[in-house]
Amino acid sequence: MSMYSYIQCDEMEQINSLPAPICAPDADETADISLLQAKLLDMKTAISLSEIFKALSDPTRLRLISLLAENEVCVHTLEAAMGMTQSAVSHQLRYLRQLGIVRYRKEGRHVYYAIEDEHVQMLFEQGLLHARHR
Amino acid sequence: MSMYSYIQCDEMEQINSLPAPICAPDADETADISLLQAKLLDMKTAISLSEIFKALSDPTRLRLISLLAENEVCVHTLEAAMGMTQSAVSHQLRYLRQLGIVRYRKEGRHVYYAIEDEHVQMLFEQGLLHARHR
DNA sequence: GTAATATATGAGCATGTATTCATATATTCA
DNA sequence: TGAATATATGAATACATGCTCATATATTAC
Repeated sequence: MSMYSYIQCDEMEQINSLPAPICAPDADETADISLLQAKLLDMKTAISLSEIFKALSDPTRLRLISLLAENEVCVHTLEAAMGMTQSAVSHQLRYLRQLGIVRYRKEGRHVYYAIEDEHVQMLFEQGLLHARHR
Repeated sequence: MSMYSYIQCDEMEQINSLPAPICAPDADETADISLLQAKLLDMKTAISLSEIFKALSDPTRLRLISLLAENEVCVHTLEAAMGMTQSAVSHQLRYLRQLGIVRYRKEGRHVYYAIEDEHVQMLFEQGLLHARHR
């Protein structure tokens, strides 16, 4: 039961500032639609946000990110730890690189990768907490 | 420059509990790989986590979620607010429904949708803060 | 009952994506 | 210089995905 369940319907509206939209053909749907459109994410932001989540929507990339937390790791060690081909790992690292999620540092023949975007790492960690309690 | 940059390398290892992995063929790579594999997300968790983020990786679904925050909305009003076809909206609602991200309530001819998974909504909001500061 | 409205869903299609394979580049070592 | 090692990348392929179109179901109104 909601913490507001004892409150009258019109008081409820004040608290939430939006009434529960109704879509019966006789009701004033136009007003509801206007209120909703004020909340609606614009396309540009929606696409930009979707790209962040898309980066986190693949198991291989999530596993890479789990390895790159706190440490620089070179490509070869990533391959070995994940048991994947060099090419597959390298392609995914490029993906993460192009989004600015990881940085890399060349040292001789080796290239060391690490997390660059701390905010993406926070999303990863928060999502992980969630996934483990399902 | 790192806040720990004045610390010796072996002290550094104690602080981070993991040395920076090295992958020169002459070094003991096996030890590094074992340490990394302890951090590596297992496949099952990685897939489960990727499914949560995949739900948030599409602009249409993100826009639907932005509308369903705080309010129940019926399908027809969602269509009108988003300017999309009934079918497209309904397909995406099914997707979100099957993942338990939204709930629905039938009332006569109408079906009202709302966010079910508060944790996913938190990921959405945290991601949005990030997207707006890029 | 029939018509109208609200929603759901299967099939098809166009596009996107993750991997593999082959190959390119760059660095070190002998 | 040539061989070996480390990484990157283009092309191809198999699979996933988001939309449209047609149609099904369910409820209400007449």
